[in-house]
Amino acid sequence: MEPVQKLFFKQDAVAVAQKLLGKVITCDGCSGMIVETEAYKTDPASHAYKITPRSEIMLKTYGCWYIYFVYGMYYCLNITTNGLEEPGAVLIRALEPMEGIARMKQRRNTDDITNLCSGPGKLCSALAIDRTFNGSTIAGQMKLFHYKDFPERRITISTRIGIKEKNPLPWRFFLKGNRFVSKAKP
DNA sequence: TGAATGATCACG
DNA sequence: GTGATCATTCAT
Repeated sequence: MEPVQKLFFKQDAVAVAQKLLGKVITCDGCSGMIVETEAYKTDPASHAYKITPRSEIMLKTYGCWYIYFVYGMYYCLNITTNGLEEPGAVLIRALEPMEGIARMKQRRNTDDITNLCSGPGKLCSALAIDRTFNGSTIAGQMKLFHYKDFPERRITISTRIGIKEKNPLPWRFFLKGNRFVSKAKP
């Protein structure tokens, strides 16, 4: 598998979100194919709507892992995009597990492989991703590779999950019919 | 439907 | 300092 180049992320977050489907993340001996993403730019629901110490990485970098702690118990994994052009990031919402499944099952305390990485908090737990990776590049310990390319007809576009926005943006992308995608609320 | 659980941020 | 909020998950 070919590593994804950092320059790939110097473009619009929405475009990156769609193109990330089918790429593979490797970390700590485990790997999985990205099957669900969401884009965040400078819209009101984005951390980059107002730049703070936490979100500054979205303004200053691209091609870097952005990991934050939510709800007192979970981590979310993002990759920064575009940098100074327009701050943005793509949230990785679900993976199709590939390697290291036994370890993921252990960390997630389940035998159901569709329950290992089918949510942003779940996949961080499965791959042992925490704040120590925040700010590192995609060429560091946690890496990103080209694997498959999916045509538009294999992709579903919907609004983002778990955030409240007045005018919901169609910035969520997932593989049509894939069983490892997170369960969307109705 | 609501509890768990703590970092982050706005306010002053 | 204090209080509200939170890009979630799980059990009830």
